[in-house]
Amino acid sequence: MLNACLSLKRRGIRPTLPRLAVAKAALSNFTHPSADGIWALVRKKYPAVSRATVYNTLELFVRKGLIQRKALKGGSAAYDPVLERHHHLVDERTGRIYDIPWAAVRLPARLRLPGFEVEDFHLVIKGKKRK
Amino acid sequence: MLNACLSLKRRGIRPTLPRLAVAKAALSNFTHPSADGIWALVRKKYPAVSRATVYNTLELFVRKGLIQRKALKGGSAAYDPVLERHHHLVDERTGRIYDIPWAAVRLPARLRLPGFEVEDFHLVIKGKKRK
DNA sequence: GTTCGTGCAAACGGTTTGCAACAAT
DNA sequence: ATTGTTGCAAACCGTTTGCACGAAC
Repeated sequence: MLNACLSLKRRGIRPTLPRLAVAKAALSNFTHPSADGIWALVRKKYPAVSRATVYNTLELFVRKGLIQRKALKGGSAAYDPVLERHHHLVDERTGRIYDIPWAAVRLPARLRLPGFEVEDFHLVIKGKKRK
Repeated sequence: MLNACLSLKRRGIRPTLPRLAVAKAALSNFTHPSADGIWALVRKKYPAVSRATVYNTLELFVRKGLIQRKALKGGSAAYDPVLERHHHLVDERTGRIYDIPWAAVRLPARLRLPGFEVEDFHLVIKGKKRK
C-alpha cells in the first residue's frame, strides 16, 4: 500500500487535501486514466475539488516526477504512475492501455542510430487482450 | 513522383480538386504534419478549400488506408503517408518526428505476450537529431 | 503581509458536426 | 431524383489561464 502523503512530502509538495485526493487516484491507478477520468474519481469523495485543480495538480506531479504523462491515445493525455521502464500495449477493441514489463521482450540494451542521439525508447504494441 | 489522382482512384475515392490538393500535401510530406499543417499547405494553392474539408478528407484517407493517423505528439494528430513498417523518433528539442527504417533495429520477428494477441508493434524513440 | 493553493468561469486549440448549396451520377 | 461533396459557422472536447478569495507560512 502506498502512503500518498509521504510521496508528496518526499518531493517537496505540500500535502493539501485536493492533492492527496489526486495522488490517491493517480498513483494507485494503472489503467492510464485521463485527466478527466482522475477528476471523476476524485469527485466521488471530494465533490468540491474543481477540474482546474485536478489538471494543475497533475501537471505539478509530472513536473515533480511523481507520474508521467503520455500521448498514447488520441485526444486526451494518459497519466502513468509507473516510473520503471516498460512497454505499452494498446487494446484495439477497447482502447485500454496495458503496461508490459520491460523484461517481457528481449531488446538491444542500447540503440545506435546514425544521425541521432538516442535518449530512451520503448515499444508501442497493438493487440487484443485474450478473454 | 507520385500520381495523386491514381492513388485516389485505386482506392475508390473520387478525385475532386480539394481531395487532390490534400492528397498532394499529405502523401508527399514525410514530416508528420498535423491536420492544420496540411490545411495551411493546401491553402497556399487553393485558398477556397475549407478547414472542415481538409479534416474530413484526411479522415476519409485514413479510412481508405491511404495514410495513417498517429497520436505521437500531444494535442494534435500526426498524419503519416508511410505505410511500411517503421519506428518513430521524437526529437526532444523540436518535437519533430522522424521515421526510422525497420531494418535499423534488430527486433524479434514476433512478440509473444501471455494473455495478449499481438497484432503489431513498433518503437517510439526519444532522442535528439545530431547537428 | 506575502506567498501558495483553490474554485470558478472564460478562453483556448484542435477537431467534429449540422446544415444549406451545389455537383455528379 | 438520389447521392456525394463542399463551405460555413457553430458546437464540441480536453486543457489552460486569469482572477479573486482564502489559507499557510
